Amino acid sequence: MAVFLSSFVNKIDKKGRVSVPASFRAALGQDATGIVVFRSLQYEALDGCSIAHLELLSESLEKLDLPPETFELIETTIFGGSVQVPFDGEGRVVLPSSLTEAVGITSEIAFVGRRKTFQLWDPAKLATHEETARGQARAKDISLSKIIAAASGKLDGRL
Amino acid sequence: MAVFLSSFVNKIDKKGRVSVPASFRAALGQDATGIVVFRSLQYEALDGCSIAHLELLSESLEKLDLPPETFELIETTIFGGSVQVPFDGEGRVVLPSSLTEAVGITSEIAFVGRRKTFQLWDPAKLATHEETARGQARAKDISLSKIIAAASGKLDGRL
DNA sequence: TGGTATCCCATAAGAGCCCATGATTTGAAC
DNA sequence: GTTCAAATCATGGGCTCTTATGGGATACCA
Repeated sequence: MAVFLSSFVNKIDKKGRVSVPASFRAALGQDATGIVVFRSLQYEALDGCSIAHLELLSESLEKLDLPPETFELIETTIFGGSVQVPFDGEGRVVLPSSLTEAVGITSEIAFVGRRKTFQLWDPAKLATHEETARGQARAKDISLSKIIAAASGKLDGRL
Repeated sequence: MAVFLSSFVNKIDKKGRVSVPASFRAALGQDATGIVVFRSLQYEALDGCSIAHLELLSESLEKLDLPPETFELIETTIFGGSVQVPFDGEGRVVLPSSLTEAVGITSEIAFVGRRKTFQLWDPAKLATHEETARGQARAKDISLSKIIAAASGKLDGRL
């Protein structure tokens, strides 16, 4: 199972190619021929993962007893909207401009590891998003020490 | 479980390397290949911990019934913003300049042990922060003798 | 036929690895 | 308590390899 950690910012070149960070390619494994990318449902970003992970997700979802409308929404947004993009020989991909334009990616891409998946952002939008999230966390009085306390069973597991 | 105590100030060299204090590396254990670093939510500093601790935290939080927005804020700020940095052969790390610049770290780093985690500060900002904290502790009438009393069950565990 | 995808190659920067040295700490001997 | 040697730690530098970046040629497709 691929685990994506840390964040990287890489350039998009004149041919529309961008290097997938070496540690992400390592996480994907030597057999990986590419990645899967689709619009994020929550953010102005793309979500990415390994091909195998999307297939596993698909199988898992079929076993759930989801309402048909919910299943149909997932089918349309994630599976219908996903694009499989192959690596070139140097570990680069060319992302469809329909996806990158939709989320404001122009000349650089921020790869944000989210363990099982990763996100792709325009770096400026990511910075704004992170500052907003930090402000919201502070407003909710979330701190690292409280997170650790909650994880340890203190605070009745609440935050 | 790593326990980080004391504070140290080390230099950043021309190649951007800084020695992780030997006692912190000892706390991390011989198997440790690096550390994890992310922006502090509360302070103009970075938070750091062992890779294992962050993974444990992640697993623990998934088991809690946190409100989805709270979970997502934590996911974005701490997990999404964390960077795994490896040790070199001499116990040094190279911190991403995106993190060090965000908190004003330039030529020296103060490592501040916080038992399960540690903080990374620009030394001048740390000095200011500590003075502020001392003033606040005095205003709350906190003293070492009262801390010891509270820890011993006196004062009904209150401070 | 033009545009683009694919494949191949080259290069610079920096990450990673290895080694050395001076400063500081620690412990033993007196 | 002092001195000295050994061990440890922080600091510095050099070399090699990997990675990200850039470009050209060819094949394919609309």
